[in-house]
Amino acid sequence: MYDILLTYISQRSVTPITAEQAVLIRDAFKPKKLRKKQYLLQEGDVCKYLSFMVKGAMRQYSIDEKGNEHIVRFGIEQWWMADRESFEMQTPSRYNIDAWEETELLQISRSSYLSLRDAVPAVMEMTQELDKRGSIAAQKRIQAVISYTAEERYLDLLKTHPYFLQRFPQHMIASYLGISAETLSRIRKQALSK
Amino acid sequence: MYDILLTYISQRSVTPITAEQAVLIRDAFKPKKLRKKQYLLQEGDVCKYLSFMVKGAMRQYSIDEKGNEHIVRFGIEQWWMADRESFEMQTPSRYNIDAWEETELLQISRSSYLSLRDAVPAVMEMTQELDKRGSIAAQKRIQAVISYTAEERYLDLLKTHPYFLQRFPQHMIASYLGISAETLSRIRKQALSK
DNA sequence: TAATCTTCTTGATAAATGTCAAGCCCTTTT
DNA sequence: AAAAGGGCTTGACATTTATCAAGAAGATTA
Repeated sequence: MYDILLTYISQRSVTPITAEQAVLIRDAFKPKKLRKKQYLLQEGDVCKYLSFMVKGAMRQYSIDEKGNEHIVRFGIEQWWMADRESFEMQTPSRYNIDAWEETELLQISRSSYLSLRDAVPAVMEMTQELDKRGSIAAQKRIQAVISYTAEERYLDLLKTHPYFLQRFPQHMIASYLGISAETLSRIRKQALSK
Repeated sequence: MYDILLTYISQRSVTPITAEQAVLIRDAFKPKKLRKKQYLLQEGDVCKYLSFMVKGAMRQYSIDEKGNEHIVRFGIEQWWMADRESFEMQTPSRYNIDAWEETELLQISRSSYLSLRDAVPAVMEMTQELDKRGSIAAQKRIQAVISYTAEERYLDLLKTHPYFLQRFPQHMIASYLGISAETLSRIRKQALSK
């Protein structure tokens, strides 16, 4: 299962990974399995690990005063899961992260991560690439939310991340889009007749 | 005016800047002034420069089919302006960036930026720090848009970036919040009476 | 100074979306 | 097999927000 991670890193960096570095990487990451509905992180906890998803499906969400869940992010195979802010600053998280499907992870602690980044240039490069992509993607999503109607946002998600729609229930997709489950149901019905 | 930039970089990095490196930085950035309403970037253009704001106020926005502006980001002194995606990938931008106040910038081209980053560790560190903060901030804003009402988002902006409200007209603030100018006007009226 | 433009506000109305409640279907649990 | 729960849909209704139109106050331009 480490092969997936190694491949992932080398595909996202310029500097090749040496055999010695590969060992360092293997040693730094520990495997972890999560059952359905099991938490990776709960609100109030400090996010101690950065987790690479080998298999499964997860979601990151907050809960408001009324008890409603608001999904901020989905994750599936080959995505990283963590509350970035909590992980970087070591502050309590305002989010929950849990497994929607049986999930297999490779986890690294913050301190190991910092040393690994210094020891392996490819890891550093990958990280930067991820941050860059992350902020670009977030920017796009912000633009979508302030500019588009619920229907347009749904159609866009259908185009850009169709696998989300197949793996997560509709009420979660609705939450991710920032609309109610009923509204999404009606939008889908309407979109069919077009 | 370069002092502001040098101070900015050293405050956001660990490695100190040597005298030689300071010269490299000065040489890499060229000053540029923009009048009110002047474009830094227009939709369809490739974003050629990364611009550090020494003075002034700018906005980044898209325009939809109906001709409505949607403000994605504001910038004032000591902020960086650029369409990250267009700058990184050298693809045509979907955004406009223009000056709302008289603005003074320090600009660096992509190629100079890449070499400077390699030559000056502090610049590299600053960049990473910015990306990290950028994606954390964007994440928060996404959460706000999907979880909060228009009024809550306004009050949050009032708390976190009060200077925006003083320097940009309300209809732009409304656009940034993803609501109409009329709605913002009504929200403000209501908030006063509380 | 007069004319024009921009910003902000307000009212009336329309459209979008949320909320609540009920029911159906399917899966899981007992 | 029965019971329970989750997911999805639908209807009725409430709330939020957008849209259109008009006007006042101030700034900018001719």
